Amino acid sequence: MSPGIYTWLPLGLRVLRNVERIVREEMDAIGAQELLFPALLPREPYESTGRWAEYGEGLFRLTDRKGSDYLLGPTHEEMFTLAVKDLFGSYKDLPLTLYQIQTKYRDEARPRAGVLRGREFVMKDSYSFDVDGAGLDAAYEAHRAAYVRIFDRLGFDYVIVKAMAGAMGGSKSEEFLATADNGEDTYVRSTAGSYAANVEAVVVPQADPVDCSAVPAAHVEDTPDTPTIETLVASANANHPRADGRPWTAADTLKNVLVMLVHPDGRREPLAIGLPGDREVDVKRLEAQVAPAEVAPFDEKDFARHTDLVKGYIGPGALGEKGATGIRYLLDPRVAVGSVWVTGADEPGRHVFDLVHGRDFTADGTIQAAEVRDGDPAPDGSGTLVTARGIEMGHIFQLGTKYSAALGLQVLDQHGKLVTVTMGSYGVGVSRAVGCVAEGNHDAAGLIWPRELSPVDVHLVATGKDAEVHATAERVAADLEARGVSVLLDDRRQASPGVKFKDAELLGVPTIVVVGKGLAAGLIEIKDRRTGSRREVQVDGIVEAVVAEVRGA
RNA sequence: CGGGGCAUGGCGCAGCUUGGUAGCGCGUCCGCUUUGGGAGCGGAAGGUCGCAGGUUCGAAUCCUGUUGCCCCGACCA
Repeated sequence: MSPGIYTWLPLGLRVLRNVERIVREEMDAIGAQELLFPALLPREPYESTGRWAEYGEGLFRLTDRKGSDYLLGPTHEEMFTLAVKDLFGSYKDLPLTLYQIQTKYRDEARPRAGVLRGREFVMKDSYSFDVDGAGLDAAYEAHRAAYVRIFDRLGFDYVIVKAMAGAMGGSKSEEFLATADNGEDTYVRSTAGSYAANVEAVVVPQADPVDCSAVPAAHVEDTPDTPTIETLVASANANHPRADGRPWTAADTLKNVLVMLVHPDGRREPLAIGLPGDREVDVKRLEAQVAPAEVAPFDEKDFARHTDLVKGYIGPGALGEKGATGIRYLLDPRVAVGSVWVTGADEPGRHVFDLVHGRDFTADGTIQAAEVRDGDPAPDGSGTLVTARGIEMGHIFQLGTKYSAALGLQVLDQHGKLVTVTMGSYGVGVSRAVGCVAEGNHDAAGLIWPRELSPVDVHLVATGKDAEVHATAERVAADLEARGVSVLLDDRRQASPGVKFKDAELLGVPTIVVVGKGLAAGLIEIKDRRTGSRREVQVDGIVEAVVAEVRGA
């Protein structure tokens, strides 16, 4: 209807309901209780937790006739927290897990890929409430197991990866990604197989200190017209060859990248990141580190404001909270104490050589902002990393006390003391799952729904115009319905058999039953959409055969 | 918000360079035939060429502005 806003037509809606049913069954199975909040919410709770501002432009905001602010809920941590605060007061009421399957609203900067990424979408969100970390761990593990069952039943390939808690706040977090080459998320896994993480969550270990006692004192050299790493390396090799005869490479240079952090309150803070010259800053990784601040480019106007910064020749000398500019300076963890670098001298056309980290300069800390590449060592030592793409289908978080503390959710413990409840937050993209399952289950002829999700159990095709054929088809359909098997009956008289067969394949119902030519010999055909295999069954045995097919698969 | 592209019967497109009475495929409607792998023949309906200005005797075509949509990047289930 409009970007990111879609209408569910009858068959698709039935699939959506099937996904909801599976999610409900598995949530109920871990003892979660379903409820339903409004999507239209007042501003105040979101103000209390700071998310009215943090969510920024991603939030649909509206104003009522009296001028009060409202929002369309993007996620409901606040509402669940307040509901529990209202209803419970004792540790005896916990542990507790609540969930809802509800329409969410986010004003996405770029909705795309149809229902995979809408501005209005259906999500299952659940929240666990516990008195201590052990309880939270148990609730988290229960959800993790339930999600494994849900995604197994939905029938697509997925991986579970470590994730950043991001704007939700909190600590431990994992994502369930449907593997897809055109996915929006990049994740990495180790070749040995024991490590998988969203690129944002990859933690590069701090490099061990190296011995620098033999390194000569730092010295500044002329390197005219070398504002980029590439030109610097070329110039250094031509005019300042290394003592050991090995050529300079980009990895020998220390690149200092400036960005502007934009905080939720609008405050702008410059930040400098030092990293090996052969790596780029990954903005996604950086933003995950600095959330809820956003990252903006450091533009010409910003340079004009900081005249101490010489574009293209920025070095550690000018940076750091104690440096000339006072700009916070964070290093990539690959930059070891004692390592030797070529870097900017803060003068046009000049660079510093033999600059040693820890001897000649220090930084204000480290940051996980450099890009992750194929072939990088896995953080846990299990081989090297390879990158792949996926679509985020589920996300589980240990929130801790971010929301309970902000909104004052406390209960009395065994000793009669108030303790702040610790929370977990768990989401499944329900409408997204429909698109994702369709994406993963089709062939050249059309869709192939997994049996549990199929809009109906059986697609019954009556071919031709023969009255006996249609009468039989209708009777079989009625008998199947009476046995609890849902049927889509194609009784179009004017369409040729070929058209009906193609349509049946396009719709993708897993079992196709054809009443037609064979009826003269007392036979009805059963086709399996996925394998294409077909068999003929006597008319009087057709109902049993189809029921067995539908139930048995 | 940055970059690119497209707006022409219901759908998909051509026409635009070089202004001259808008065309093709599919679909739709009517009739007859056809019916196990997207039928055939005959007939018919249907378009302010996204919108607003401008140039011109004349604009789908050239110019200016504007809006909408699609795709690629930074955000998220």
